[in-house]
Amino acid sequence: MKNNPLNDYLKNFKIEAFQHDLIDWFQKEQRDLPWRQDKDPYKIWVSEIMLQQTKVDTVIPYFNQFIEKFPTLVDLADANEQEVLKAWEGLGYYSRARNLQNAVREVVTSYDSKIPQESKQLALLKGVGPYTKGAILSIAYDIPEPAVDGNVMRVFSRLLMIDHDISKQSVRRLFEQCVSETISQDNPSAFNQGLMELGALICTPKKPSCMLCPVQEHCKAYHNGVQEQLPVKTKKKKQKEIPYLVFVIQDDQGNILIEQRPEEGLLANMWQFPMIPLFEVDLEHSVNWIEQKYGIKVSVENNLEQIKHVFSHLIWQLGVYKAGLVSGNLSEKNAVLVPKNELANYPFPVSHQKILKHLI
DNA sequence: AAATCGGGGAA
DNA sequence: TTCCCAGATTT
Repeated sequence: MKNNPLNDYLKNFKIEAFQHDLIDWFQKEQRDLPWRQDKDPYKIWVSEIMLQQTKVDTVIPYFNQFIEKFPTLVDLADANEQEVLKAWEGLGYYSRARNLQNAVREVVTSYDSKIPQESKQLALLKGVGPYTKGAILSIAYDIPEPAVDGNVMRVFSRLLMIDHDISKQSVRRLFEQCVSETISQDNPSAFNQGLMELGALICTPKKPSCMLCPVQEHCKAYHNGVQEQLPVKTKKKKQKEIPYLVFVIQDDQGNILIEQRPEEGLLANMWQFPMIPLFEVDLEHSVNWIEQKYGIKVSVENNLEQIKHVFSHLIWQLGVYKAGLVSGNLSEKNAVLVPKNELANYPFPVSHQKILKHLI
């Protein structure tokens, strides 16, 4: 305990006054958000998954529609995966949706449809990591557990002037200790949410509004004028570009060929128009490749558009071509010919929604 | 420890 | 352009 660096950081930090100032501010200034209407642990859970790496404003319409479609945990457990992915369409990180449904089904079968209050049991659920576990325990069940996200690390890095690199996984545990030592036992929900709300509204990454900050007097970085230099975070390297050929293949009745992606990896189980990396096949040989893979003969007609789609770790350059189905029977089991007006029933990633939109 | 896994909005 | 968002999982 003597060599614990946390004691140095927390020296002179007025814990009780800080708790009061933070919670008081949160209760006055908190935003009116859909998942704050009640304390249904299921809704808290859904919101926390959706909010991972995603802005509040982006999540709101998805959350409302999702809860309308799957009002209870059992409704979500009983749904089919395609339906869930369709509700998640456009939100990104689609494994979140599949993991959530997997976890919800686990709760139904193993925990009598009640979300566990035990930290160990919660952590076993798919998609529930250290942050989400703490968020559910504190917000839904009023249990004083840390819920450390990017906001909390930014806020505490400034409050206590901690200059560890927050992009490193191991550093999160230091901030969990900060929260564990300072969290309000009376109102852990307001404390944790207050930290995040403060990070979102006041203690922002750039140009923090220190003059409006309810805990300004507790902030070591502000007193030293270094709030803009914190937190320390290494920047990520730039994405690799991959060029693809994409084919919109239409038969003489207007049906269009789409396929489901593999159940693992990027955009797992989402649907797309057939595509191939340009370094595997060039445009001249693409007809052969299509016949090999799908068992159909096509004639490539014209270039429809060029799409640049940016992911967090790579960039797709899509050369989209229109093609006509000449003959043959579809042999690829993950592919299907769909009437144009039924395409909207399938979940597409945004990159292929752009193509879909261009079609209509 | 580093890479993978989406997409959008702010500056 | 660059950053980064109520992160988790895999390698």
